[in-house]
Formats: sequence, C-alpha cells, structure tokens
Amino acid sequence: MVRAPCCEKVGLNKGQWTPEEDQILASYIKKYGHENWRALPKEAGLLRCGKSCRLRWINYLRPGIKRGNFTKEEEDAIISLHQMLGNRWSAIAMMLPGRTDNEIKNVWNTHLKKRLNPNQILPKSKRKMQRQDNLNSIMEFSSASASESCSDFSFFSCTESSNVTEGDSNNASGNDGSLESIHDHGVEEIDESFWTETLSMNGCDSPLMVADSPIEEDMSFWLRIFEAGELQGFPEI
DNA sequence: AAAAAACGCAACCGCGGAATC
DNA sequence: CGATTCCGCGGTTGCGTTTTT
Repeated sequence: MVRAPCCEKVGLNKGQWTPEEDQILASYIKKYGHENWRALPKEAGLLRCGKSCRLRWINYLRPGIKRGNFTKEEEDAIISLHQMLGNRWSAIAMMLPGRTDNEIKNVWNTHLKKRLNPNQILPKSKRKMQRQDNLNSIMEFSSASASESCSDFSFFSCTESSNVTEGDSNNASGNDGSLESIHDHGVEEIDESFWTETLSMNGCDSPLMVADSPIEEDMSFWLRIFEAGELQGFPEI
C-alpha cells in the first residue's frame, strides 16, 4: 500500500530549531501534552511536521535530559550494552536515564566504535542475525541466573523504575521503556511474570533495584559485571 | 593565513509495526 | 479483516566547527 507522507511538506520549516520554536513547543506540551504528534504542530502554531516536533521534544526539550559529555562509566556501559543488544539504541538508552537514543547513537558512531577491533564489525546483513542471537543469549542467561539468585540482568526490570523517576510525561505514551519494548524485539518466549518474580526474589538488593538509584550506581554496576567477565559467553559482534 | 580534511551533532528520511477505522 | 493512520526506531545526511596541512 502507499504510505501517506507524515505531513504536508510544503511550507514547513526544516533544519535547526529556533529558540522561539522550542519555546512554543515546550509550552504547548507542558500545557496540553502530546497525545497526537501529527496534530500537535498545527494546534501549537508551529510550521513543523509532527515527527520533527516529536524528535525535538524527545531529544532536547523534555525534562530530565542530561546534557554534556558522556562519562567514562556511561561510555563503558554503552559499549557493553551494544555488545549484547547491537544497534538497538532505544533499548540502550533505556539503561542510561537522561540520555537519548539519538545521542547514544551519535556517541557510538563518532567515538566508541573506534575503540572496537575493526575485525569485529560485521556486514549489515550478518549483524541482524547476530543481534537476535545475542538477545536470545541474554534471555537464556538471565533466566538461568534468575533461577539461582537475583539476576545480574535485572536491569530490564529496573528500567521501569528508572523511567518513572524521570517525571517524564512522555512515559505515558511513546518512549515507554517498558517490558513491551523488550517483547517487541523478539523475546516473547519470556513470560512477563519472570520480570516481576525476578524483582521480588530474595536477596535482590542490586543497586539497580532502587527506584531512585543514581546513574553512577547503574554504571558501576555494569562495570562490575563486565570486569568480572560474567558476560564472556556472549558472541562478539 | 588559507584551504582541505576530519569530526561531531542535530535533524531528516523511510520503514515496520501497533492501533484504529 | 483489510485498509489506513500514526508512532517510534535506526540509518543516514547536512552543516557548522575544529584540526591538520
């Protein structure tokens, strides 16, 4: 079928956003929310397409966005997560509160990729298959760990609490950071009860389980996992 | 000092899938 | 139940800035 364009392209602004546009968008969303991105720019009086407004809000205007350079811990976490998840930037961003998928993607492409051995970079077609393998490995690993003790992979569960603490109105609609997102990408075989059970397991006192856990703790937790070599079983990308 | 190259970031594009009609 | 709409994601591009020659 023929896809309708996301918006009428004629007469709309493109390129850099002006402070005035930012102001209009932010104040409109603050007042009315963003239930319908397509209709939002017209109602707000912006000469932008809905997609553009959404991107601007998600990446720069919404509350809780952390600006500035990535810390070493954040970079290491991105590398580690990328090893497991591949180019699933939204999933990686879920683990780094305050960072956006676009920002992480940029950091990866401009800085972090260079740290890798070039031989580990697969052609695109192979990477897709590898990614699914990694996901399956993660789920197997986390299932096994959960059956013994509090899983090191309980970060999936913690994702929800992390997002909740952001006070982000966006949670209600789009960038959910929820279990559904995980399921969307091919891990349906994991029963949802797994996550709640994991959360409530005895001795599950990982810092990640704390709703208001600071990001630094998240990062150090990741580093501990990888430094301990607990993930060595995963295939390299 | 100027030109070229490299870099980094913000934004756009197109696709897939969920939701709705 | 197929058609359509909308959202979100990942890949890519454009352009300003910085570094190198």
